[in-house]
Amino acid sequence: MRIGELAERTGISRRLLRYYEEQGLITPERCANGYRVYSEEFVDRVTQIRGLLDAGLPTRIIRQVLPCLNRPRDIHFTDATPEMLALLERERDAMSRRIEVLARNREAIGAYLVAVRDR
Amino acid sequence: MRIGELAERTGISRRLLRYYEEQGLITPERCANGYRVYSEEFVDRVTQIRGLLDAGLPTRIIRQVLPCLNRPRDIHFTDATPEMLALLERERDAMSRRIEVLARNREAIGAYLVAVRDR
DNA sequence: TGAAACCCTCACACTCGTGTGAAGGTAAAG
DNA sequence: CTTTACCTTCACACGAGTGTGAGGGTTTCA
Repeated sequence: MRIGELAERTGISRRLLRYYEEQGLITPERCANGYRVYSEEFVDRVTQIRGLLDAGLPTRIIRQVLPCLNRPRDIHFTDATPEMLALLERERDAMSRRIEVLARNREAIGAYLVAVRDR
Repeated sequence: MRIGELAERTGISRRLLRYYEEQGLITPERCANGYRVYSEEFVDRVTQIRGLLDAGLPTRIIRQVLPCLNRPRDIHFTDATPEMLALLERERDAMSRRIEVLARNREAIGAYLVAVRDR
């Protein structure tokens, strides 16, 4: 599949797909004319990258973390250095905090909306 | 309280506090010599701004939304135009989606950590 | 009085994730 | 053959956040 199809299937712009490649998060094949060629698994992979980005992880961290979190469920332990594990733990905790803040603010907005509706 | 104390109490740098002011998110008093003066409520206010920013709302939206979400719990209905309400609803839903993604990715990382620990 | 620790504005500059468009090559269909 | 829809790289620009520094005022305390 070429970049346009992947973009359509993941909802990620071509631009961003190229950016993720530039950042070393994905490395598609190239065919003779230079076009990028993506295999099926890139759909999942790209979706996961988006998820992690939305989670607030910078590409720098994602680059380190992705090899561990590889899809499908065959977890790779190869590169799980203690530093990496500590990093992952910190990120997981940061995500928990982010979720809490997010939920709290969503409740605040939700409560406001309810209050206005019942006014 | 002056900017240094607020920075210390909220964990937000002076630089950013000035930036939020520049963006119209907070408007501290000034005393005669030009120093910014913050009342107690700014601690909450600034924390909430950070929360909303972390939640992915741009300052542009926060600026519109903050007057409605004012602390403490005395909700202001004054500026609740239908457009604003629709905006808030959309943002709330976007936050829900973001929370889901975040939670899913946290689980993925958590599962990985558990798997590595139990190896 | 002087030094330390605040504060002010202004401004340059960098990162990061994105959008957008230019200039050009390629492929498929009329 | 030409049009259309892809693809390529390159580059400028934005918003949000952030660091840093210059140049200058104020407060506090020894």
